Amino acid sequence: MRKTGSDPHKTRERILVCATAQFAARGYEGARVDTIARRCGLAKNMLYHYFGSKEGLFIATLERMYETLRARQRDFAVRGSDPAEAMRQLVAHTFSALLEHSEAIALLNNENLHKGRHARRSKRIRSLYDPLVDTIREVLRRGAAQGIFRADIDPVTLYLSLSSLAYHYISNQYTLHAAFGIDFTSKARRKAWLAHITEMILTYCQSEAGAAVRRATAARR
Amino acid sequence: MRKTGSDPHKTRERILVCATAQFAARGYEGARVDTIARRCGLAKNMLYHYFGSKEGLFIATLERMYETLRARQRDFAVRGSDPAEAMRQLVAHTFSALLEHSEAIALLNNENLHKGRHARRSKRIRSLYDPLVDTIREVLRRGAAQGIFRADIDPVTLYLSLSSLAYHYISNQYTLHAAFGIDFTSKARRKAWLAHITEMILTYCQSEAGAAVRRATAARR
DNA sequence: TGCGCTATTGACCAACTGGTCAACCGGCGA
DNA sequence: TCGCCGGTTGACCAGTTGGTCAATAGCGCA
Repeated sequence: MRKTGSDPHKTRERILVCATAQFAARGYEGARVDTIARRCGLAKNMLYHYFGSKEGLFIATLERMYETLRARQRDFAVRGSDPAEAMRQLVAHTFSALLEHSEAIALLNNENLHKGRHARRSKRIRSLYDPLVDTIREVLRRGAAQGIFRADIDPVTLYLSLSSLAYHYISNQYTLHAAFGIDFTSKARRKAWLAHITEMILTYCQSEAGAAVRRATAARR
Repeated sequence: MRKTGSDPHKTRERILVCATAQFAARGYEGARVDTIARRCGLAKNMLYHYFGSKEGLFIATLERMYETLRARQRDFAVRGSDPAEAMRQLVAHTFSALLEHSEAIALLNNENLHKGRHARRSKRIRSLYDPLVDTIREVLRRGAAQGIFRADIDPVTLYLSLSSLAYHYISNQYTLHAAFGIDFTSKARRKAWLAHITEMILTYCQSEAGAAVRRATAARR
């Protein structure tokens, strides 16, 4: 330590926390480097000292977010061996993780606006999802073995379905509020939505393979 | 017309088109007024003449987008009286509408980043969704009457499920690409996803009311 | 004919933005 | 003891940004 009470690691950390808040609240273009510096009580130069540029800081923020989510997922272990219960836990876990880390949603949306320019560079991202998909694959396998799940479900497709249903509810809550006049932040609403998407996912997993398609084809005639 | 070849209405229209492209590509904060002006070959003052401010232009852009989507929906009429087929058409129509108007997704995400600050003011938005929900309600009613759909489905909830599944695939394609290495723009992928979400929605509509829940509860014991 | 109204423009501005420079400060190894 | 080196800072800058002013140019009404 150079100056009394100074701690490089803590300083870096503080910058990252403030930057996450700013980038999530205002987007990459909307966030101001000066504002971030002021918020964490440091001279602007510190941000450049540690991260090189605004873009460098943004990328560091993104990677930190991915790590946070990954840590959150590591906490999750499917307890018991009942596949339906495991699937239910998985949906609940995904939903509450996104709910608790809404800043991640903001950052992800921002990345998609810029066509994933920054995310493409980072190799950590892929390793974030792999264990989750493995977990899903395993749960699906057990369910199929027990004869309660259909056997032809692709784990990535199921993950996409599940995260779509959880993510969109949170991500688009403001425009949906404007459209339907519904308060999506209320506890009752959230609980109801979680119950609904859980039922949807389970119903799909437990349906006969191709049953709906066959019925649909029959109905078309 | 004042100057030869000048047409106020066309000018306004041209500004709106360029502004939509810019705001969708770079977000509200990222879009530059000068750039929009240059793109449509006008002096910057014209934007202020017609829309007052950057924010005014953005709001006009948003409302135009809502109108475009509404017009797109008006085109959609459920043909025939088979509820399953109608539902299938509804899913396909929603998916392709979002696919064809990806600029709407960008604008909506931007609005949600800003907590719906602009959308809240506009009263046109609500009227956009109402007819669609009415259509869904009617399809669900017919399906229930024919005994092929469960009778306890809330039309708004179903719409949210359906749009989540369609929207997220498009909205998050870049970060998902970074995560899974999958090309979400390929025709085959899109077709497969549409088939998948159609099956999910139909399976849900055709499932016994509460069946999955009952099975789940039983499994928990 | 001439006047007002509106579409349209070039020039301009104050505030701000990301980024840089040179210097200071103080613990630590020689 | 002393000089090095990394954390830290205030002052500063050039380019950009949203926004404004005053002026021009024609059309249509009186």
